[in-house]
Amino acid sequence: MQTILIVEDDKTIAESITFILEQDSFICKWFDNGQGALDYINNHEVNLILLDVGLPDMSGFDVLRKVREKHSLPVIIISARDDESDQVLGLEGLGANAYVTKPLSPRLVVAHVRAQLRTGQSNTRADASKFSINHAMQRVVFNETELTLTPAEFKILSHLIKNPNRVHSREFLMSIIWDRPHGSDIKTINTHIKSIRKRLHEIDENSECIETHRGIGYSLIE
Amino acid sequence: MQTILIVEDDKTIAESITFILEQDSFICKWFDNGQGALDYINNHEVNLILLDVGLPDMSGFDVLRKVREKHSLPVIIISARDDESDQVLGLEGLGANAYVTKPLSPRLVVAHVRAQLRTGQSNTRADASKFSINHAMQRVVFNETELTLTPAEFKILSHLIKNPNRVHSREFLMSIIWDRPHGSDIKTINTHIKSIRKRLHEIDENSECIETHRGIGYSLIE
DNA sequence: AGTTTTGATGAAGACTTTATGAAGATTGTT
DNA sequence: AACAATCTTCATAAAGTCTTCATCAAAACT
Repeated sequence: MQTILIVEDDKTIAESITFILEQDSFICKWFDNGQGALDYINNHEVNLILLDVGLPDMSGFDVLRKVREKHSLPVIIISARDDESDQVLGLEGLGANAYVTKPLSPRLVVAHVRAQLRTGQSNTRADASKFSINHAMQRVVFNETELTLTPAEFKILSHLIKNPNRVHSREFLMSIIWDRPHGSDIKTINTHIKSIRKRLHEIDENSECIETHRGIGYSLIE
Repeated sequence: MQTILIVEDDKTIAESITFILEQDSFICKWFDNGQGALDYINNHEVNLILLDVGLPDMSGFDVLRKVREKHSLPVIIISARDDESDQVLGLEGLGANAYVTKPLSPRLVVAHVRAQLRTGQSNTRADASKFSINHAMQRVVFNETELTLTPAEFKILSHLIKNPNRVHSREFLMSIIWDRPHGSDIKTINTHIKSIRKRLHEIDENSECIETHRGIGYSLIE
């Protein structure tokens, strides 16, 4: 199930895009300003961003730059026709994956979204790594060696493997362990990560696959 | 000498995998459709299958199910990125041993193959191990000794033997004993497993064939 | 540099799941 | 109906896992 963030101050446009994307069984979150969207991105799993350049509180330029500081997910820029010049080019230089211009055709937007998510464009998402997942035995293969993990460790690590090179908040990782809200201390994740790292080290002493992102969460580096 | 079946309709992918696996002195057979592969499997010794889910004539889902009716060899699923959701989960439930996603890294594929063939028991027809099943007599032969089992024990153990090296949930094992839903406590399985272990111990004191996977279920190790 | 915040680490103990032995319920047979 | 075999339940013990806590180390902030 993929989550798409719509950052767009025109409610009508946001709603029509949402309507169509939800028919494609994407989950949509709408923000009419940049800051709210940034806060959300840092604490939740997001697979793609639809970003309007003309926002009330900050420019799409700023939003994209901040997103790119920590994430590598696909971003599709929505621009008014008269923005089409330098600014949009600049956004592409910053790492936008595509752009569409107003007035929008919702169908076109959906086509772009599908194209981005299908090509595995989640930038670096090729699973070509030293990891693979053995669901049948609830184990992870790392450097050709099978690791036996506890249920919580397996859930966390397999999620990191399926979504490498991006940061996952502790809150989100908690929600992976527990289906329903569970009043546990968020620092529990630190301990789980510690034990996962320990197991990985037993196989490869020098591997530092799981990176800490201070104040944010953890990511697995391929 | 181990034989690997590559069931993949993209010739380029099949060739590059073959090229690398042959350097590792595996024998590779390539089929670009499901039916041809199934025919081959039923008449030849095959040690592992690399199975693409998107085949021209039938889904990987169907191929895997048919394979599992008679064989328990390792199967590695190759899926396009956007297959990653329900279908792949379904395949895992059916007994896939691992999966990799496109675009493929040939080296990763080889790592998977090695991991499967090392940890697991190479080959095999379902019964090629210390175990064999005598359905007609409702008996299991273990280390050349016949075991007398109760009906429930026989159903559970013969299922484990046919599907070794993977974890089976208590819920699933319950469904094997009872065709229709039966309101019994799930912990009943613990007791059945206990008595199966006891019988196995009477034959070989040191055998620990049935592993417990905490929070998940049980598996039989060959 | 000193302070504050955040993460790492090791260990204790709370908690959950499983093993075990035995008793009770169910089923089928004579 | 009585019996035997089997299946299920139960209570308790044992094992494994998760969370918390105290302390130390590292990074960020003044």
